[in-house]
Amino acid sequence: MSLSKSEEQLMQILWKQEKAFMKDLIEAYPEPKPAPTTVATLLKRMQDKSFVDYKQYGRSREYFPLVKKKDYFSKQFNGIIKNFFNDSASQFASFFTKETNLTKEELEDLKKLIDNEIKNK
Amino acid sequence: MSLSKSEEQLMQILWKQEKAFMKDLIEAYPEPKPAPTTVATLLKRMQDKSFVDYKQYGRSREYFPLVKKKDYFSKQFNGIIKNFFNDSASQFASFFTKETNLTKEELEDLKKLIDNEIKNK
DNA sequence: ATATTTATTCTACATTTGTAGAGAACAATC
DNA sequence: GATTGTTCTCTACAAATGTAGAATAAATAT
Repeated sequence: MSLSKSEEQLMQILWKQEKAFMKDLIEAYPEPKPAPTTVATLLKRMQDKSFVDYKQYGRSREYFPLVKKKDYFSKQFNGIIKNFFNDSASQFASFFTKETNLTKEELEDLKKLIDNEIKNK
Repeated sequence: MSLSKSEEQLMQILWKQEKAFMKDLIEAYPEPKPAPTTVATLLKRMQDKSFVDYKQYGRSREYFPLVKKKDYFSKQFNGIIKNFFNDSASQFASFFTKETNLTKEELEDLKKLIDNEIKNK
């Protein structure tokens, strides 16, 4: 089960805050902010999908993510790779280096990173 | 406007075939194949969204994509980068080299690619 | 020509998503 | 302690999505 667009947006906020009360969440939204009930509904659905949980603090709840951003991203990303690059990460990599506008410096950095990875193999 | 899950699946088939008649599309679906009406509905919606068009050949239609796979992918990809890596491609790149399981050879190849890119700057 | 298959349009309906009001239960404040 | 603001649950409803039957029209096979 995965998140819908607006659930994902909320999730991004929650990941950034790590944990947050309703009002923190609403505050973090860009204008025009959604109604609190809207956010509540989203949170409820996200609970049902096991993406968030909360700790009851007296009257209100502190929400927190159950899924790590990185893990969520990995899953998304792998799905995309599968569809668009025939499940070949290296095929993607080649696309990426060509199509993304990295500066010379960034490319150099990347090369170093890769070198490092190679050493670790 | 973007494609829904099942529209995207159909789009993938269409990209692969470049152009196709209804029956080719259905054939390309994995089991269990959808009803022709289902595919027709999807195609209709995708037309409305300007992702496909068709050429009338006698009685039936040859459908073809209006959007290049690469372009579509780029857009998707940039969206993801924006959300997950703070709009930084190089931040993504670093994640990618670490988290993806590329073999030593693939990494070497990638390095060469990058070298090439660097030269072109 | 008739029967069969195929493609298209129309209509339909359940599910999911986006969004929020009404009302209840508290919490904070004057 | 009455008023105001906050949060939650419940309910609702429109739009988007997933899926396909009925009816129709035309294409093909016998």
